[in-house]
Amino acid sequence: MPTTPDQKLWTRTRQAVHAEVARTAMELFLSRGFEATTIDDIAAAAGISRRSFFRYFGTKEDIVLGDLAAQGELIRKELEARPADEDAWTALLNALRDAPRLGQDDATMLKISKMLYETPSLRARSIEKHLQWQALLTPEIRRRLGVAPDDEDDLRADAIVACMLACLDIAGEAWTRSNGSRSLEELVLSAVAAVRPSAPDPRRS
Amino acid sequence: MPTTPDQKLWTRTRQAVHAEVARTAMELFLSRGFEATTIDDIAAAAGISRRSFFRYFGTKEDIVLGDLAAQGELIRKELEARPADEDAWTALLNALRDAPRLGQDDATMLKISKMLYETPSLRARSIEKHLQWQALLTPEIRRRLGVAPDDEDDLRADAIVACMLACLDIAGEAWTRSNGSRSLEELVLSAVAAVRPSAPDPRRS
DNA sequence: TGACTGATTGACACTCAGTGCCAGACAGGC
DNA sequence: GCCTGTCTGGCACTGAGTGTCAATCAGTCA
Repeated sequence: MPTTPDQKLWTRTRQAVHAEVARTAMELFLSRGFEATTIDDIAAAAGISRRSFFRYFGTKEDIVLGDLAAQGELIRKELEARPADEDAWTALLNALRDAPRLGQDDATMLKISKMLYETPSLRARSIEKHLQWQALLTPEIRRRLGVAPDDEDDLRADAIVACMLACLDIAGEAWTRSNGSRSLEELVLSAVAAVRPSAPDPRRS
Repeated sequence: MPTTPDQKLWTRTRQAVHAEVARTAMELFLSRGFEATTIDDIAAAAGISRRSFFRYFGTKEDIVLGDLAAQGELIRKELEARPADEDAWTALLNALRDAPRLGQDDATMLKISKMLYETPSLRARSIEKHLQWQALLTPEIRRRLGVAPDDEDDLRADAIVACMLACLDIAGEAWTRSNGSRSLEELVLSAVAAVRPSAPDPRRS
C-alpha cells in the first residue's frame, strides 16, 4: 500500500506527518493569512505538539518555501543534462522550462504567490532560496563557459546566473500581478530578451 | 553650536541619540558579532531603555542597513540627472558610480560587508533593500525607454534594473571575498559586460 | 511666572518564534 | 523479554517586537 515501497516505517510516517502538517498549515495560511497564523494554531490543527512542529520545520516560512530548495536541485540536474552546444542563456532557459514542477496547481500557486509578495518575511526567505539556486547553478555555467571553478576574478558565469534568476523573479512578480493570466514562460523570455547579449545563433528546441 | 542650524531641539537630540545608538551598536556588532549582540546589550551600552531603542530602530537589522534606504534615494536622484542621451545601462552605471556614498571608510565597510554576508537575517534584509532600490529606479528607466509607467506588459525596464542590481550584488560579494583588494567599480563593470547587450555606442564619460 | 500642549521616556506586561533539556513511548533487532 | 535508537510532548528559557501608561521635559502662550 505504501507509495514508496519498502522503507523503514519511521521514514514513511515521518514523511506522512510532514506532508500532513504542511497541508494543514497551508490551509490555515490561505484562509486567515500567513502572519495571522501562529505555530500554535498549526500544531493544534495538525494534532501535534508545538515542540514537534519544529522537528519537522525549522521555521514557519519553511512550510511555504521548503519545496524551493528541492526545486533548485531539480533545475541543476536539468541544466547539467542540457546539450553542450547550447550557450549559457539558452541552457538556463531550457532547464528552467523543463525542470519538473513541485507544488500545487496553478490556482493554488497563484494564491501562494500573492501571499509571498505580500508577506515581507516570506519574500525575504524566498530570495534567500534564490541565492541558493544561484550558488547551485553557477558552477555548471562556469563549466560551460570554460571558467575554472575557483577563479575568483571571472564573474561572467555569476553575472549570467544572477541576471537569469532576477529575470525569473520579475517575471514571476508580473505573472502574479496579472493573476496568472499571462504565460510565465513568455514573461521570462521577454524579460531575458531585454538584457541578453544579442543571442549567438539560439537553438529553437 | 548646532551643526544643523535652527531646528527644534527635539529633532536635534533625536538625531544625536539615533547616531549615538547606531555607533554604539556597530561597535558591539563588530567586536562580538551581530547575532551574539542582543538589543538589551545595545540599550544598556547606549544608556537608554530597551523600549526606547525600538523607538529609534524598528529592528536590529535596521541599525546596519538603515542607510541603504537613503542611499537608494540618492542613486535615484543621480539617475534622474544623467543626460538623456545615455542609454539605460550607461545611465545606471554612472548613477551608481557617482552617487554620494553614505557610511564609513573602506576598512569598516569591509568588516560590515563580511558581517552582512555571514549573517542570514542581515543578508535577507539587505536584499529587501535592493528590491526597494529596484522599485525606485525602474520608473526612471521606463521613462528613458519610453515605456508607460503603468504598462504591465513591458518588462524591459524592470529586467534591466533588476540585472544591474544583481550585478552590483555579485560584484559586492566578490569585492568582499577579495578583502577589498579589487576595485568595486571594475568588478561591477566586468559583471555587467557579461550580460549587457552589445553596447549601442556607449559614451565614455 | 505659571499653565497648557505635545513629544519622549522608562517600566511593565504581553505575544510569538525558536531552542535546550528531559523523561516517556515505541518500533526493530537480538 | 531486553537493549537501542528515534520520536514525542512538556517545560522552561531567550530574544525580538508591541501595547499601554504614567512621568518627564521642551516650547508656547498668557
